[in-house]
Amino acid sequence: MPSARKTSQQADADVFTAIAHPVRRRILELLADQEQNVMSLSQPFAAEISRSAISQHLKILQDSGLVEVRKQGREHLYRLEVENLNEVYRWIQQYERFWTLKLDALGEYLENADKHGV
Amino acid sequence: MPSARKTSQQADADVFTAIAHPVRRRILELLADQEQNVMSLSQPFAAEISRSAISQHLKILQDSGLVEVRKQGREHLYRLEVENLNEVYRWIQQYERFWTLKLDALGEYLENADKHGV
DNA sequence: TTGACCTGTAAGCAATCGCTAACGTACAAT
DNA sequence: ATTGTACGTTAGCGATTGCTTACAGGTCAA
Repeated sequence: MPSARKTSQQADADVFTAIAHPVRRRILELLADQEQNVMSLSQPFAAEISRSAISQHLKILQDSGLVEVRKQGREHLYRLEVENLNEVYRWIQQYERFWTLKLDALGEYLENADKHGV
Repeated sequence: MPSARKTSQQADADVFTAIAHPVRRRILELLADQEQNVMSLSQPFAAEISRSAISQHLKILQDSGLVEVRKQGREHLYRLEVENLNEVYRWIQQYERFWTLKLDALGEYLENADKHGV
């Protein structure tokens, strides 16, 4: 297997818990665009929470395996490691059939609405 | 629209928080099979947590809109209302491209491994 | 009615969370 | 060497979580 290497740190924290906090979700979104250091990541939240808090959130994300660090000089560059989101993805996919049912119902409704002119 | 009715209760609690707890996720899974009352839902956890705790978890799921109740005699029947999982689904789908990239890389790897006979 | 059943809820408690402030460390710049 | 920068970590705090125990309301059976 390609990435059988555990990249030195195993995901020992719950991913569902990691993404439960809106700030942590926002951090992941920021990292989706590009690798970033802590200062850069803290800036969007500067008005609300401190850099230290962001650092602590990053620790949680790191423990859950959703993020990895690379040290470059005095800055720590964080990048998204989305593989562990797979657990959430698979869990939620198990309810996909409910959506398709809903969508079928919606489709039927729209078709009828069209027929009867609404 | 078909379900413009807010079904009497709006989702005022965070869905991400609601699914963060493993017990609550398990409850949703149990409800995916069929509508169930509290006793029946509590039974799988009986060895670990009380019925009261389950009741409190159900309250949270209800507030997040993931579950709805129907009272039948002295029992309250809970059923899955999966529509609000859509928020999570859409959020996580925004990272789907990362998976496809990973899978492409895996496919390439396997192809090469095949060619070179591993 | 009385009693058993099904459930929600409140009180209370230990544990955890999320934050700030303060500190220490490592690197960079001068 | 000294100063400034980037970051992690700790202590401490109030708030929240997750649970149990206890109680109260509503329903069914006798």
